[in-house]
Amino acid sequence: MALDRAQVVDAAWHILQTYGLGDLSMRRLARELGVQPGALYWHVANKQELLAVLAQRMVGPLETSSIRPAGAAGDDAAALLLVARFRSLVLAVRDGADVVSVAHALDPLGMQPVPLLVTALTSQGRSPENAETVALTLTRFTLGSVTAQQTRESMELPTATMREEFEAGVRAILA
Amino acid sequence: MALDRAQVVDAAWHILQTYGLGDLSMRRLARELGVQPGALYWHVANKQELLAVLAQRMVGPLETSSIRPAGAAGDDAAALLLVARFRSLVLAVRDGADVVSVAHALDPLGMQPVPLLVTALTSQGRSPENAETVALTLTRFTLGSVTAQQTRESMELPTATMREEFEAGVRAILA
DNA sequence: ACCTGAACACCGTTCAAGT
DNA sequence: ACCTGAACACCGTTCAAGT
Repeated sequence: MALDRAQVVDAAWHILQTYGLGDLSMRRLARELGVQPGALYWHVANKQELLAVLAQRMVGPLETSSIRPAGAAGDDAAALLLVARFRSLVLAVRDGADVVSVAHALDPLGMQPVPLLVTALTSQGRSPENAETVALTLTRFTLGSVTAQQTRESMELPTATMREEFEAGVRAILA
Repeated sequence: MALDRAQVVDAAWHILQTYGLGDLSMRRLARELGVQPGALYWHVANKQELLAVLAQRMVGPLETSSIRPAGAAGDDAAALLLVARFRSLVLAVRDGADVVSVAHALDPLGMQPVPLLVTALTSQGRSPENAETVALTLTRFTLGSVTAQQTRESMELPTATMREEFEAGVRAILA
């Protein structure tokens, strides 16, 4: 019953969701799994690789259940829905924006929600160039917004207006 | 010739610019100043306060030299210039976006460039509500973009397209 | 008023050696 | 193949005691 990679990732996921990035250390993770810190390095290359896997897990749900809203041509409802779901998924994990921001930076056009947004926007009649611009803009704005919100949450400051500010921003970008 | 707060901040500023946030530790800072780590806590409350001061220093130049471009009414040239200068200032300091993002989260409407943008946008005929939305959207998009770029720079990955992506995003938001 | 010395409770990563 | 033990080079913060 030796440790395997899935157990390491699952335990890391649990710590991240429950206690946040500040508590997700390799030493804490090892303690939780009942092994020495060095043992983890048999299963993952380093902490950065582990965080990349967690980022993938956060945005994974976007790829399934792509309920295409039957909107009129020229209607950006699909993109609007995608970016709202992306925000929800990242917001639901403590310090999620920090983790996903690194993954996005490493692979801007490959990491979700960018490719799904590009597809949604081109099928609505936008040029590939414009779709890519808007997809990157929406993604980076969303990460900037959620970073701000989660920073405030970690300090127990109010965030009541931030959802509306996000939605108004998305409308401005898609306008 | 006792140490004072200005010397602490200046030394921190130097380390941040030269080596980045990963090297800006209280212990490293103390070593550079030739004191014990505990001595710093006479001059600053904690590391977070120090980073807030550094964020202010980064965006400080925005407030002077507000060369108002004599554009036609309805022209967003002033906002465009402001956000471009904001990006340059943050981009010029290693990990600048991480530091400024926290300061923005703590005081979204008070931290620059937001108040300057609101002024520029309202004087161009936008409503206060719309000006605030656009100012926050531009600021959070810029922080998201620079975070991505500086993450790539720290890993020595190419960033050739990122300036154009930023400018296209700004145009989409102001459109 | 300002700083040292020393401690407390931690980090990520490596690697010889064990099983 | 997988893990331990032990080390290396670090963290932020506190606080009695010194000057």
